[in-house]
Amino acid sequence: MLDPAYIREHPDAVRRGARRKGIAFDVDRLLALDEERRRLTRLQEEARAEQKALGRQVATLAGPSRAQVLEHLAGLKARVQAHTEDLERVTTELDALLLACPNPPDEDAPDGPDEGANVELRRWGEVRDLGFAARDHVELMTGLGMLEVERAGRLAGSRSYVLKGPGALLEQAVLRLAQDVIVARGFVLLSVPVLVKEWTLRGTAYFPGAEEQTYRIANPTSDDEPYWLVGTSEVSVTALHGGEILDAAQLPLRYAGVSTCFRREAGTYGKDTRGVYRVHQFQKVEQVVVDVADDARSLAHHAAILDNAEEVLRRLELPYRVMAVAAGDLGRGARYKVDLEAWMPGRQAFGETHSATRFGDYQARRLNLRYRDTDGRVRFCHTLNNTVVASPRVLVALVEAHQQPDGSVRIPTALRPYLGGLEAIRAP
RNA sequence: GGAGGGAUGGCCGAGCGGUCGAAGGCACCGGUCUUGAAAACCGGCGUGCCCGAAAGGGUACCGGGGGUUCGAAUCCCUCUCCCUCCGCCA
Repeated sequence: MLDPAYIREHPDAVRRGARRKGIAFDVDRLLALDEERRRLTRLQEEARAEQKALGRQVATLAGPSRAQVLEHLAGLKARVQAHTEDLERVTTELDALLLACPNPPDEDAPDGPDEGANVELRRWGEVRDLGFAARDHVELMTGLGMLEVERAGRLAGSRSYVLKGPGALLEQAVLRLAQDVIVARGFVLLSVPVLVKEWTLRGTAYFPGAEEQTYRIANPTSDDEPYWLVGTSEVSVTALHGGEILDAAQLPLRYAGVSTCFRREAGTYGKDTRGVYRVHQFQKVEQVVVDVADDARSLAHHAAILDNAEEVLRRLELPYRVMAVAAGDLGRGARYKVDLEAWMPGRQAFGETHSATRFGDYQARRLNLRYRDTDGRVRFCHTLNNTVVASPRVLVALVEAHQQPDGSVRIPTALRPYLGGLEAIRAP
């Protein structure tokens, strides 16, 4: 959400931001409603002030004068009621527009309508020819007894999987490595709820918009308040301090959430259907930073959380490229986003494994997440987040990049301590 | 699953349906006193929105939503959360 006062004062910046993101948005309608809201507020509050003053007199009056005042008050009550109803109607539409209003992208974000316009910033590692026909992760992992896809389908349908034996152990090893990296860098690990209330999803800017991508769980005692399964622990972690006024001295908060993530992947039929690249349920370690509203500090945090993620890929010895995400692919909330894409020989392509996002105060406003600044003023925080590691997608890159001619998979050195020193996974 | 109790400002804790944004205490900030500190004393000390250049004024908020009333922190309904006891269970 943007500051209504900011939209009022910089309507052109908001219009231009929406245009760059390719999101149709009616700024004029929002401004008109904002104007109307203020007009009605004034009328309603004036009537209330009179009502309050007269109401206080009622107690001291008796007889005809009391009856007269009561009669006048009845008229006032009707006026207040009418204004309140008008105000409610206007506020409902205005709030919906405010929630939908896109955060203008940073000037640094490349122009372009979709991911095809993403700009490569740099690369790490060498994408080298394996020297033999690359197998993809399904073939490799199935052959090594790491993965069951067909039986998993009987259990849970499409886009499900069973990690098995060395596959399951490898996943745990990767998750643990990622947690150790992020904790060593000063982040506090949080094991968080995956079943959450709706405000957390609105607050993190997933709703309205991503309802169809999210699993909804009926609440047996209240149909009005369903629960939802998070698609990322970013939701639970960022919303953790929602509604609070933090002390500037305790910022920045550096958190890493660990959780299972759930995504319906509606509308992706036929896309990435093979293997475990795109699935309904996966494990992820996610980093979140909450700090004061200072652009320079946000930029520094963004660089830091990006490096944290790169450190994980480097330790896994996975070549990757760093992509600045185009304005049209940022979504409504992000100001700036950088994706990391690891090389996946089975696809002969880079595949997205991380996504580092800077929101400014867009999420914080929705979450009512604030802090008291050193000057005593209350301000909205800035928030950022990035993946630390997500499995099983990272396993796709891992087994494909480290496959050997005989179908075995070499374990990168950094991962061996988590696997009892295992150097390679070989066919049983 | 059954029975009961509770939710008030950063914390604790009062609050006959009107003069309650809300007593009191703690914490915090400023001042007096002191060589300095402590103690004592004096003062300040919530958030949003509206009007205003500002000073300031208005309005809303006592877990959320709805209702009764001229008027609700106080009465009624409902939801959420917390606690106690019984039952069941990882």
